[in-house]
Amino acid sequence: MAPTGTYHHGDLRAACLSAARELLEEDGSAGLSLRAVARRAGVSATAPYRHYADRDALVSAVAAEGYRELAQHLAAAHPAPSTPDDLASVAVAYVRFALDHPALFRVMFAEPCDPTDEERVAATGVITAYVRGIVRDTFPGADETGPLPTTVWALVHGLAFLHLDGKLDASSAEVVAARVRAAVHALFTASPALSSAPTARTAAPGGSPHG
Amino acid sequence: MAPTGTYHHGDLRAACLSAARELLEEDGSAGLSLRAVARRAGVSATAPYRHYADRDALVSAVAAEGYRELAQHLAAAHPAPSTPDDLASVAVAYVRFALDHPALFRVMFAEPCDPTDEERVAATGVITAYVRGIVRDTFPGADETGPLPTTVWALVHGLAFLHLDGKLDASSAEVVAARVRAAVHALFTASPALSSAPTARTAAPGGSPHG
DNA sequence: TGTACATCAGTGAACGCGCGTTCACTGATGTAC
DNA sequence: TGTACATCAGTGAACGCGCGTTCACTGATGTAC
Repeated sequence: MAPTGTYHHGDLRAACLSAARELLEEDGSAGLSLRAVARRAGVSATAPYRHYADRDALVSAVAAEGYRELAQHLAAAHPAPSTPDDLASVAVAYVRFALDHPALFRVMFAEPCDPTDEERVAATGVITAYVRGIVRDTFPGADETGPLPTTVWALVHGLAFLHLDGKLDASSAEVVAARVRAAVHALFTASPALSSAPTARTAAPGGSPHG
Repeated sequence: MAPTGTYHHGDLRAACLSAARELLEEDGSAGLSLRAVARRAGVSATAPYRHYADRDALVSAVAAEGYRELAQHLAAAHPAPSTPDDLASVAVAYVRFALDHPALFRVMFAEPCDPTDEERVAATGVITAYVRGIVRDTFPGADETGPLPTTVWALVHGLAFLHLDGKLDASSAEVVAARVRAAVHALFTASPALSSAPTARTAAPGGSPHG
């Protein structure tokens, strides 16, 4: 996590990883080149090849790290979610992670990854299982194999990307959080007969898209 | 739409656009360079500059075209949706569009675009208004400014991207459609007390993620 | 403790590549009389 | 109808760039005796 000192003759593998993370936050996905990583790590252009087979391997390692951090971030939002409110908190954490690490989030989700990269596949699986677990705990009676886990994940994931890509206004963290909470609650209260949502009517709607 | 004949001394602007579209479908976003477009259009590398100020202008034009086509595609799925089933059909069309034009879809949504590009901003606005309109017609009594339109859009958008990025199995169009329908219906039937969703229990759940 | 040697992380020059963009140009199209 | 000219779409050479990757290398670290 820290871009700390042990460069040069320390742990170049980790140094590359944090250099990559920095470049990602600064220049977006476009800036993530092996040469730039090497430069940032203060090392010759070819040194990273000692630790990563090629550019893809580095990118996969970054993505895997991102998945691990996302999982931690979600867990930190609520250790054992069991109500719609808890679930909404986790959803807010998910969207916030995306907005706080936009380029990383894109790397994690852009493109089906090489399915032979075990580390990355495993990291994705953790997220899937985690979401399923939350939904199970939040709906003790629900069919765990039913559409609900997918629905919840898709909703939250969609909110993340719409904010990330400027289709929903993300300039205020509070407004974003309120919108996410409202959407999650809407998931449990929507009905054709209803003329307004009974709970958590805190959020503003759409908001300044600019495609 | 057609990569048809009038190249060379015809309408190079349009020729560039369809060349770009072809490259996108073949090589993904990575293949979308001005030089490649020129090559594909059978024209010198600098000819496109007669019609596009720079690479970004071309990309924006492609994205705007994509938005227009998406809007048409949705309208074709159902002219005047007014029930959850209708809405589900439109949702399926949305996800299908993404899966049929993956690179185009990514170009449309990747990155907040230059807000000064009027064509693109307008095209995005059309989608937003369209979604809001559908939700209004589907829930005549609902608060049109409430969280529901955003919730629906985010759910569908999330489903599109999770399939696109290989987090949900997209190898069968039927399974995808069933999953999307189930998710949309879940939106209207989910409840903590429920032990199974009463309608449209057609779909399989998650499905082989590979991050 | 001291020497001989193997290991292996990092070097630096070099490769070929495609890119965006500039510039002065050419040659066809179309208008004015 | 025919000539003179302006317009402007497309040319092609050239620029400088950063990229991924290869290769033979050097020089420090660590082990065996």
